[in-house]
Amino acid sequence: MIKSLRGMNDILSEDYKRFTYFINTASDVAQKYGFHFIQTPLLEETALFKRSVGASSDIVGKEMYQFIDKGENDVSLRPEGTAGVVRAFIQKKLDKAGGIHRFFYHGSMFRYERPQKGRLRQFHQFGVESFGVESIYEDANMIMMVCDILLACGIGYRLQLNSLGDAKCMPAYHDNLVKYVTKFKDEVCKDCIRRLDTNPIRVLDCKNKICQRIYKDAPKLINNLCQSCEDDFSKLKNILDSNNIDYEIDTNLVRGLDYYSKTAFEFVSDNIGSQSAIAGGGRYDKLVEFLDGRPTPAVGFAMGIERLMELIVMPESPKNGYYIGAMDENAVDLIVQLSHKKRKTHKVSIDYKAKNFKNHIKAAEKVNAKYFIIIGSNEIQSATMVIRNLKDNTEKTVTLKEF
RNA sequence: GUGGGAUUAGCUCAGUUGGUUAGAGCACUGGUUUGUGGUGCCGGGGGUCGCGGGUUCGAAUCCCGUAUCUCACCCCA
Repeated sequence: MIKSLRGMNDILSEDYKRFTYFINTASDVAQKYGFHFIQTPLLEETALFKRSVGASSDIVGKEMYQFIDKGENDVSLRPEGTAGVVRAFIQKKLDKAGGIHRFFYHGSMFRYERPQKGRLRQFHQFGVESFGVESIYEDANMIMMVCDILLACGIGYRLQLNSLGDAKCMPAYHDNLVKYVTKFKDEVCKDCIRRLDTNPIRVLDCKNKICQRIYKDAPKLINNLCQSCEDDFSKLKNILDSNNIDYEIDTNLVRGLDYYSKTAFEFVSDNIGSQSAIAGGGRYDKLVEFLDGRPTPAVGFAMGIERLMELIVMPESPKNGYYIGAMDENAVDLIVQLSHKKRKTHKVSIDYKAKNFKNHIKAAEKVNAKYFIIIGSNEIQSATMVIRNLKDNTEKTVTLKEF
């Protein structure tokens, strides 16, 4: 038997219902915030991801589905959504057009990782990107949007917040931290030594107990912000406070992608295992110019749909449509005709086999039909039928022609 | 990429120290007076015990390999 590739799942039945329910709910919220749908290709030049996500990140370093196509182009399946949207933004010259551009997207992402619960090789994200707004209010707007989406889906969460600083304060802090950790390089773990090269800030949330003791006294980024970052961060907290949004400051919160600066946030759930981040995002003011666009402030987030799936509280699906059953064989042709006519406007379930009343009722309950009709010799003779409303148990008689 | 645990019917799981024809619940399907309400009752189909080797008179059971899932690490949505 040929099976799907490792970490690549089929989505059907109940899962598909939840999946589309989430996309519809999130899209609806995004539109209320004034965002517009954008679709970008699944395949892009590898260079796009190397330059945006950052060559140092694991995603680009070892997790991309990368290959040379028949035209000798170095291409990769997208591992995340922001890079493609920024590329499209620049390619359509919206950076030069000026003004504010707000987009949302959803679709498949690909990372060649070891699968586990909440971590797949092909997975789906819903994301939002806002271009041209420097104001910290837009950062708050992003967070409020995630809250609204999660609320609409009945999902509980904790919000973690940090500031990563900008080009003014981040490099200096970066150096300080490296110097501090280097002093203890004989005591910290192997992973942390490696992180010093790749992403030093990551050492701060190392799970190793010895490392944690050392880092307790390490310099904190949040205490080393420049004035404008500091101002924005406290303003952001004020905005969230006044909108009744709870958050925790997590000075160890680091985004894995190189393009983030200033605001970083992550929504986590305690109910889905170790892959607990259900949404993450932040500001990336430098990315547009890194990708050869005109400098444009930007902020965005992405949500991992598979991680949200089991948390979504679905509304009860109401009884819907008709069930038409045949009591004897020679009524089958008639119910096929009736269903063909009615399906122009309604959902209709039928069975091609004649059954007794009880079995038809069972079948009607199973497909969650609202109306129930039985056709047998009586109906054919009288050219009328009884439509029973299974919800409120009322009946009415109509002629076959009227139906 | 590293280390642990798991894999038996469509699903959730039993299966004793290796020993007849591998079970249950749910689901599916048929019947239960072919005309008014689901829960009842009686049947039925469905398994190369993940896959491939090995040990043994005999393997779902023990050993090795492999695939997938899962947990932790790593990383991230």
